[in-house]
Amino acid sequence: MRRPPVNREKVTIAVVAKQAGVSKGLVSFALNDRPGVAAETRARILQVATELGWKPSLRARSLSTQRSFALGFVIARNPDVLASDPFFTSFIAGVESILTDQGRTLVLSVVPDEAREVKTYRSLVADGRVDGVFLSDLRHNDPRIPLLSELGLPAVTLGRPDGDSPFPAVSVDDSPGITASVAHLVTLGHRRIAHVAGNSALLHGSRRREAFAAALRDAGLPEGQTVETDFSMADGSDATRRLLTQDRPPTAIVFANDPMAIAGLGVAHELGIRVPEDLSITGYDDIDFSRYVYPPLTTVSAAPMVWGRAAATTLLALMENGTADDVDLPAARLVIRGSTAPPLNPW
Amino acid sequence: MRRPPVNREKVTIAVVAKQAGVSKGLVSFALNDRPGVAAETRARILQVATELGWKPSLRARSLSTQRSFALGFVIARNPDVLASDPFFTSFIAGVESILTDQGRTLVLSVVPDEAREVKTYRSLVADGRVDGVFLSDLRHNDPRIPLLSELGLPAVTLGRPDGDSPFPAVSVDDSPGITASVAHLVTLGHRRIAHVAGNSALLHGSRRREAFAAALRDAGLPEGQTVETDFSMADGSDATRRLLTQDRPPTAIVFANDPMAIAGLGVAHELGIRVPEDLSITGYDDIDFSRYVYPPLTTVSAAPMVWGRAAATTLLALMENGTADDVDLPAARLVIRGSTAPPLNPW
DNA sequence: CTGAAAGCGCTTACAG
DNA sequence: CTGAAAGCGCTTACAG
Repeated sequence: MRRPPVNREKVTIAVVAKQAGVSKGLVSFALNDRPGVAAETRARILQVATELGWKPSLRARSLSTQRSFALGFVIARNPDVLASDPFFTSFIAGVESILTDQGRTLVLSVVPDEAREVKTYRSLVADGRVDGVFLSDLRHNDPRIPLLSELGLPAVTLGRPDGDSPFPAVSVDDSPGITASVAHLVTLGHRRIAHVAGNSALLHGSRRREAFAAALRDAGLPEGQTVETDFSMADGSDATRRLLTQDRPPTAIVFANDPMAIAGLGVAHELGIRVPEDLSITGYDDIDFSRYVYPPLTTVSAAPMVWGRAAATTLLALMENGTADDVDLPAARLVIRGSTAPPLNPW
Repeated sequence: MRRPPVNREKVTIAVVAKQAGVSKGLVSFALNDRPGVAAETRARILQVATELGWKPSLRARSLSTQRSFALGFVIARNPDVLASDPFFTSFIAGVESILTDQGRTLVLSVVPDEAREVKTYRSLVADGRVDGVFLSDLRHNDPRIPLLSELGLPAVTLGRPDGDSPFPAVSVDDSPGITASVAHLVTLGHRRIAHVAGNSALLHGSRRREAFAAALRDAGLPEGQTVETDFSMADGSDATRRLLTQDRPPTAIVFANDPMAIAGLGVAHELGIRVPEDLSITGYDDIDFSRYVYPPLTTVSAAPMVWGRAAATTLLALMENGTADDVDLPAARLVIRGSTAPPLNPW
């Protein structure tokens, strides 16, 4: 039961042109909405094109326009940290929801270190794989910014870089969430509040740390103990253990992300320290796990899907118009759940 | 301090050919290791190419060879379930570790439902975006298999499908891990063991469920209570609550994945049921969280990175040779941690 | 407003 | 073993 051998000919722009009685160039103009095609001619061409079921070849367009109609996302993280951080998955889901309708695709690269990262950007450009990229996990004086700028690859940064940047930034301010967390703890009566910070080489790591320090100052409290980590659960666990096994442990800990807060919760349980009675804990990101651990985590909710959409929209606009404004997304907000309460021994 | 205006000319195959004193065709042959080029000529051509820093244009190759040098991965999952499942991220990291050195990239699509899924595969093919795809989350009589087969797109399935399939399968048997979990619980003295199963529309969901039932039978135990879920933490939480608030609750629960087990752990804590004293819990996947919750989770470890590598290797081999053998990866193994213990009230 | 032609940068029969 | 030419399927100045 094979199909009848009707029109085995592949339908290209040439057959559309012939069928419509015009030149290939005109078909191209009509397709791309370029001026200089009589409305009537245009309509006829498009009509013929749909009848024939013609879809312009992406590959041919790519070659002649020197574009790939794809966007890139290079993630340089140790796979463990990456896997336990649902942020990226949600962010990507947001990006995809925009790209799909634009006929664009996402090229994803996961690389183990910075050397690979540079190589990846270079070959993405050399091969013309992408027309623009998302820059996440911004670092201090991020070397990727001059790199991409030199390579001429449009980009959008997730958050505002600390140095000069020719690229639009789509940001969610890190401070308000941390500030609100500290304020919440202070209101509950906590005075000895510690911070399990993220990697300070990363902008959001150090910004959360600074916001923490500033919030304590504003509350008139002495400097809080701060332990730096690489954002991993392993480090978060170690840091918590160190904090809790000292002579005068903190009554509350502000964690720089949820996975570490959850690891910290585990350590507290293990040490027989009750949360929230003996110890209050706050996280950051509001990942799904936070709601389901016990006690459910008080944390900061940043809406990564929305972020992904905004970043994609901005990057597309940048590529379309050559310029795009910075976008400031609503600040992340504190979600109060069961892991925070007044301290039993307020001093 | 601008560069001297040496050779602003873009180096293409034509300039390499001219420089080497041969035709473009010959350069192409030399580059692609095709027979019919004198060894000496070949060497000279390659020499000139490196001197000039020539890199063949991927776009041009794509157009003439009708290939994209990219692989695709379409994930159809509700974003919540996806985000809390580190499996994919690790799997992808494994895939990338293979692709990078092959000059291939990964095109990732995250789609919300099956309708979008089909559209995505079709447009990936129509646009020639990918040369092959990974098929995960296999379903019963998976419609994607005939679809891809009809579209002529090479694929590798993660796990063995239940129907006919023209594609190689790269599998990790689901049964041994579940069997080992049940055996472990039975050895500890448990008799009332329940199962929080995954989505039975998914092959791994129903296979784990069947393995669970079979393991109970083998142990000479009566049928265990089984609650079906969609693999989400929300469902896992509900299911656990239902199981634990009955008259004669189980003394152990085997969860179909780790996020649900962790949600179940939270519910037990909340209900004042001690784990592992009053209730033993096992998970599946050994995600990073499992090690850091309290008590740490007894679970089944499946090495998703390794799986990703094997799947990528197999898909590349399939595309290279037109055929590739099935691969059976080592069975996932049980990792015993603190969430399982003998029941306090063995009956 | 429209056509014919060259160009994007490779690969691949086809001759020799 | 090698060369010249056509082809992949579009886009884009350039003429008219």
